[in-house]
Amino acid sequence: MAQTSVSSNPRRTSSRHAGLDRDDVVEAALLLVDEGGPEALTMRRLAGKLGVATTTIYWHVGSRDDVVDAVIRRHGERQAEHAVSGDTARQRVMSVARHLRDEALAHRGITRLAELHGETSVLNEHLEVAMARELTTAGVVGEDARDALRAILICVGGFLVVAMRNEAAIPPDHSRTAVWSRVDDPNVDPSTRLALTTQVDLPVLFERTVQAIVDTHVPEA
Amino acid sequence: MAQTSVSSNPRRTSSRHAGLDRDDVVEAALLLVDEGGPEALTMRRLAGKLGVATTTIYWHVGSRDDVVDAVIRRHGERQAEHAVSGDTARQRVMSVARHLRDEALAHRGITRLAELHGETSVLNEHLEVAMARELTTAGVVGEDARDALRAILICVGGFLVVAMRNEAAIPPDHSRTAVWSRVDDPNVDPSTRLALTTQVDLPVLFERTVQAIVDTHVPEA
DNA sequence: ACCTGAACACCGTTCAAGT
DNA sequence: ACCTGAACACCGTTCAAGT
Repeated sequence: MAQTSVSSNPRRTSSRHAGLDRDDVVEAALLLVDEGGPEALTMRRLAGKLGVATTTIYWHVGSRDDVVDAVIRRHGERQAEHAVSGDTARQRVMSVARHLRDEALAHRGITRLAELHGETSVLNEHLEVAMARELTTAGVVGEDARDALRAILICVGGFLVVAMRNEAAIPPDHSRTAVWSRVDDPNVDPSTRLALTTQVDLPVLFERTVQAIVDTHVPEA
Repeated sequence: MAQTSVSSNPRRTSSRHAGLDRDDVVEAALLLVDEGGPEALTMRRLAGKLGVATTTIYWHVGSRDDVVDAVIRRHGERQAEHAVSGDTARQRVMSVARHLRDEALAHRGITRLAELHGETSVLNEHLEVAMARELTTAGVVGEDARDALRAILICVGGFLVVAMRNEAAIPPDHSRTAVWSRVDDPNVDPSTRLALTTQVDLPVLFERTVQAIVDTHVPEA
């Protein structure tokens, strides 16, 4: 609600010139997505928040796609400011994996925006480079490094998808990974039913599963 | 383009009654999504395809969300008609995993539609039950079965996400999993660069990675 | 160079009205 | 019971026009 401050341009005259910057637009868009998700980023709402006509956005940044792209790149750069921790190579790779997950969950709106636009790899560019670096340092190179990187990132991505699904739909206290109508089917025996309906501890399963994949690719310290 | 045949209702009189069925609407919507993706499913286009006023859809099925839900459930039932193959438990679980992936890729539009609506688990309900059954039969029960099921499904989901990304954006012959601007960064050493830019063989990595997770949960035959 | 308003082609949805 | 047309509140985008 509070009007985004337009700080970059010095004299903020009254009349026709709003003194808007490309940066101001991107920053306002970033806030919009962070607060209200991808669907909150409309050209009209963005303009309204900046106190400007809708068409002005087109002059400064371009189409909605361009705005989205700029938002993703800017947030991707901020994500990069992160020190990798851990003593062994396996620990350091795991720390990047966790950071990737935590950042994605802390900024769900932008994560979903990137996925909708097919720009997830753009968003996570710097973190993927960081992980690749750790692999190289650990002596995993060439095709091995490529396969290790992809396998780990794919697995983390899978966890992200279900983590986003959970906290999006259902209130957090009775969030479960799966509840189906099928559960009432008499053809499903009690043991199978249990496997399907019991709540899973995602952070724990994340550690187990990602660690297993890391271990198959990265030699012990 | 070709008008969907309205077969279910016997007398297909001219005047006001189009003789439309709820099933006809869902079937037409399914086709629309299969051919043109989620964004092709608009109420106006759907009505146009059925030769009927837009508002008629609301009478038969309800809102767009209801149409989407019906489409996902119907396709989910069709997916279920599949015999699980393989002699050992591990092989049979892998066969369900592969089937899940192949079906999702064969019907990308519906896969994306389900994901957009948070109904992926509804779409794959029957296949998840099938996998749970195989686990139970193999003697994996209780919390072990629940963890095994989730870990495997999450990993398959991760592969699905990147497989969908690839063939959606870039022409298939030079599709690669990752090409970044960052690659030109002088801070990235040649070995790391190679890991980041080389194309990965997804089907092969799928086998390796999913098999590794299956093996950690399902005992050898 | 920077910004505006009107206009266009789309959406989903509601609702009174017709047969 | 089944179907329609007009209308509303939204979209993204273009474009001639203003300062």
